[in-house]
Amino acid sequence: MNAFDVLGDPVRRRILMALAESERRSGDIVEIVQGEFGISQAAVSQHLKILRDSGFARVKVDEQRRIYSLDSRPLQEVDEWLDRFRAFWEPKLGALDTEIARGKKMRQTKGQPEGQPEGQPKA
Amino acid sequence: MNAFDVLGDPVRRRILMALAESERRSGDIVEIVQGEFGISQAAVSQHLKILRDSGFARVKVDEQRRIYSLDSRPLQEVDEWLDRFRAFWEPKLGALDTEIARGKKMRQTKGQPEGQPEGQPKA
DNA sequence: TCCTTGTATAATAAAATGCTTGTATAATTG
DNA sequence: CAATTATACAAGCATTTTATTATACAAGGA
Repeated sequence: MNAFDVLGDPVRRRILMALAESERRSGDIVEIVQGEFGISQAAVSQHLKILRDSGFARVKVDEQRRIYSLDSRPLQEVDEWLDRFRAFWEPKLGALDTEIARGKKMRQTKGQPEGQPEGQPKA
Repeated sequence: MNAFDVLGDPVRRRILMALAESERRSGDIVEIVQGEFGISQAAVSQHLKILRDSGFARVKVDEQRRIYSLDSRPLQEVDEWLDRFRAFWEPKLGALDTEIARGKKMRQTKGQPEGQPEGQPKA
C-alpha cells in the first residue's frame, strides 16, 4: 500500500496526528479513535497494522502493551514528492530568498499567495 | 473523495505531473497514460473526472478539445497538512534559520537529517 | 492455575474503486 | 447531411478496502 493510500483514510490520519504529539499505547489510540469514529478495537488494530507495514509507525513491546511511535520517513517522502509542484504556490525568488519566503508563506498566508494564474509557474 | 485518496492512484499522480509541466489536451493525456499504464481512453477520462471533481484540475473547452490544467490548491492543502509533522525532519533552529535550513535539507539531503531518534521533536 | 487485561489475527460481509465495453454528444470535415 | 474525431458517460464486473464478530495468545494478578 503506497503512502498516499495510507493517508487516504481519516482514521489513519487521526492516528498519525496523535502519534505526532507523543508515542501512545495501542489502547490509548483505540480510545481516541473510538471516541471520534466509533469503530471497533479490531478495526483500529488493523489500521495500526497498515501503518506498521507501510512504515509510518513503529512498535515497541512493553510487557503486554504495545507502544506506537511515529516514523516520519514516509511523510517526508510525500513532502519531497510535492517538491515538483511547489513552484505553483511559492514565489519565484532567488535561491536564499526563496527558502525564507517559503516557510513564511506556508505558515501565515491562508489566502492564495497570488502566484501565476496557475497556467504554470515561470520556473 | 479526499485529496489523499485522489493522490493514491498512480495514474492520477502521473497525470498531475504531466499537468505540472504544461496544460494538455485530453487526448495527449490519454496518450501519455496509455503508453505507461495501458488502460483505455474511458478509464483515463474517469480519472480526469475525479481530478476535476476534487479540484486538482480545470478544463477549458477549445472547440471539440478539452484542455486540462493543474489547479494546485489541493496540493497546497496537503502541503499544509504536512506542516504538523515537519518538526520531525526539520532541524530545530531559530525562526529565520529554520526557514533557511528547511529548503536546503529538503532539496539536497537524501539520507536522514538525523534529527531526534524520532521519539518526537523537541519543540 | 484460572481469570482478566491488552492486543492481534481470521473469516467474512458490505462498500468503494478501477477497469472494460458500449454508447452518447458535440464539433469538424468531406 | 453523413462520417469522423475528441471526449464523456453508463452499466457491469472484478478487486480492494474497511468494518464486524469471533477467537487466539501473551502477561500479570488473584
